[in-house]
Amino acid sequence: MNVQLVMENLAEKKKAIFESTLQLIKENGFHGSPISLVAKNACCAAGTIYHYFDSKDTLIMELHSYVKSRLLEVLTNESESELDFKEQFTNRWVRICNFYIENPDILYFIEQFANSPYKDRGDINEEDKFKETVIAFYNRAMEKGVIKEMNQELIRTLVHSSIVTTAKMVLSGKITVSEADLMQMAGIMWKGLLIEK
Amino acid sequence: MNVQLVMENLAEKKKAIFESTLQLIKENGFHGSPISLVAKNACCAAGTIYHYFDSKDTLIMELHSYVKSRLLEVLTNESESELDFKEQFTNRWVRICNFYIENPDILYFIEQFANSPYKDRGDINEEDKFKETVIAFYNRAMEKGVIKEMNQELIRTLVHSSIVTTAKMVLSGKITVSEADLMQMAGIMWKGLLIEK
Amino acid sequence: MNVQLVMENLAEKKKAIFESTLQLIKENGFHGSPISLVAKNACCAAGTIYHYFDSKDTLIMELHSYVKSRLLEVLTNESESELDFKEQFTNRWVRICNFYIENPDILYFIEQFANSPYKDRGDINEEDKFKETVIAFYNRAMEKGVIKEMNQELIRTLVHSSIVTTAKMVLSGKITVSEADLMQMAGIMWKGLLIEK
Amino acid sequence: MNVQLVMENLAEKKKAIFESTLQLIKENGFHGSPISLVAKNACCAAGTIYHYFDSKDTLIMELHSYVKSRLLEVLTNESESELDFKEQFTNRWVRICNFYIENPDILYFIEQFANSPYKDRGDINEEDKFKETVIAFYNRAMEKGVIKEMNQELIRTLVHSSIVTTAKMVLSGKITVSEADLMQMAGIMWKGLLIEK
DNA sequence: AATGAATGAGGTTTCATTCAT
DNA sequence: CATGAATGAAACCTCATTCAT
Repeated sequence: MNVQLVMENLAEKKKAIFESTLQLIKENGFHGSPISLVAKNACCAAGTIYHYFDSKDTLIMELHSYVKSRLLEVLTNESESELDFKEQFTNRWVRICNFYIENPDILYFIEQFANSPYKDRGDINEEDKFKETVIAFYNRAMEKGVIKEMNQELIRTLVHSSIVTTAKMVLSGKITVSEADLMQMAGIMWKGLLIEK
Repeated sequence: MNVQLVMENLAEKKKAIFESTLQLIKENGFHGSPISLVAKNACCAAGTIYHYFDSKDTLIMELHSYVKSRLLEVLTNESESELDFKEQFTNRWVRICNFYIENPDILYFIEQFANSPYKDRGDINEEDKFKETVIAFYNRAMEKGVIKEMNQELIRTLVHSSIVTTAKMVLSGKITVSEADLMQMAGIMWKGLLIEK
Repeated sequence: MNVQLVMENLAEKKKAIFESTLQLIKENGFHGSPISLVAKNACCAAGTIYHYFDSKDTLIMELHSYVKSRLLEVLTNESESELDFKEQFTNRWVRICNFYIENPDILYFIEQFANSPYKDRGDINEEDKFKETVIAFYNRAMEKGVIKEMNQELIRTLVHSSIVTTAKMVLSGKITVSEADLMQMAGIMWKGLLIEK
Repeated sequence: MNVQLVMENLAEKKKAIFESTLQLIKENGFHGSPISLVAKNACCAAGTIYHYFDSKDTLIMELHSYVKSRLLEVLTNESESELDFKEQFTNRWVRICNFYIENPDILYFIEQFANSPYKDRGDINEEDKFKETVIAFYNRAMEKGVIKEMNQELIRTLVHSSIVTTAKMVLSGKITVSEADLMQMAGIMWKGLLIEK
């Protein structure tokens, strides 16, 4: 077996553990997701998890990074770099929202993580490409005078809330939305950010 | 000691346990809030807590009801029943936001609770006066043709997100707001709900 | 309230506690009979029980004495002192058996007590009139050459087993017995004790 | 280590826990046998016990099955299948009695178990080979017209009582018995079951 | 690398007992 | 006398983690 394959298998195993964890956390929360269950759900032994992660905390933190990297993939789309701000914003809003709808495990993990003491335990210097990418977008839009001067964190959180709320509504079956509906919702959010003229 | 006083003392103890729990959950999350700590923090023995609550779960659920009832007090304000929709909305938005800013324990508890398996464990038939009051308001506004026809849950969640996000920003020190700023934010949210003419 | 009445009330309370304890022990065993439940079942406060008994152990030991004294009452019957051994034996056997059938709580308490560490905790010098009465009977019968010379303890236990077993069968509904059947069973036991000629 | 050995070690551990439990229950009753003591006595950690048993109740119930299976071994003796009823009965009575005398832990456990709420907690459909074997014997004897038609449960309990009582007497030192004495006692019991001619 | 039995600290909960009222 | 809130030791049980295989 060559190095490449080993690496892939390793990645496979890690991914299985990640998916197992996501699923359990969605269903039972951090509380109800002991390593023993994570292991069983990932078809491996508890000890195996400690080959890949130093501790349960490490597992959670790395899972968070993994989830963020997947979100970054969804966010990024080279082909659209030439679009105007509104179209980029709308496309991104819809893509992330659809991603959450298709990956509810990730949505609930992100939400639980953000409201847990884990969120403050991360390496303070750890870069967050997702966050940086979003901030860069708003910075450019502000510099160009397209959107209001507002606190970055505030905008990001409000916009993200709108995505999360929409995805949760869809997942709970309380509303059904077409692609056009999502575009429209994104449009409303964008309008809120625009400089009023 | 008469009955009234006994009742008050009883309430006092329960309240002390509630406050202790809120504080610990804010600091350490559900995880990091064992009964032993809750007890020490409330200046009582662990066993005492089981005098008032059947289990830790019950404590959390009753704490949630307690918090909701305090929020309801903040929401309700008889004197303003004659104001127009916008003023009522704005006043309520600001009052709740200020309440969260002054009671961060409650803010963080509400958020953690909403993103935990606890939220689905409540009595399905338990009434939620807070929710009902808010829904009644939007219903009236829709009937009068003041705001758009939208899914109730969606509006409520989005508006609540905006309050929570703002309060968190203030608490984290990332922004400082005057009363006027809050009024303005509430105004922006209201504008988003209006029927466009 | 005169002294007599006070004494009676005191006795009443103690008796209520005894009955409550018997009932709970029958249903849940020693395990499942905490003082709090005993109190509730006896319509008094937990603290009250400690006015009458030094400790839970004391309660159990005194309950045992109480039960033994009630058994003694059943055993003793002055009017029959002139009967022959067989008739006395048979009458007593049947009376005790009927008593157990009518007081299952007591039957199960006696049985559980006898198979618990409590049985060795009693005051070693405490007299047991019930036991003494039974032994006296067998002694007289042996002296008269009516029954075999056997270990007292052995006879007593075997005869008591036969009573308990019969009562349990009746209580479980596995058999139904007439008074005559009981007389017959007692007769069989007596035959086993007789000197074979 | 091969599978066979692993299985044996597993059995070893479970057996050690069983023996530890039996010993403690004999000395202190169910009450005085907390898991912590059972563990210490079995030279393992408390947690280990929960590796093998779901709960303390499960441990007790499985211990009961284990004890019953050991009794079944003692009861069963292929070589004697050709003996007549009386000899089979006598041999079995003596074997079980000797087993209790040599294994007082088991005797006291059986007795305490039978007089505890545990006895009603077992799986209702769980087979009890010991019981079945005994019943089969009495059935055959009844069919052949050797012993009286009596309630099965009644016979079984009375005979078992006689064994238990005898074993307890011996263990308490109140009587000493030779093998011949035991044979004689068994014979007396058998005589009681015979159809009188 | 993978396993899963074993550990034991620590969590939730129970309950005999006390004591101020 | 009676109460029942309060106590805290100790029970049961969980689970992150280790380690021999």
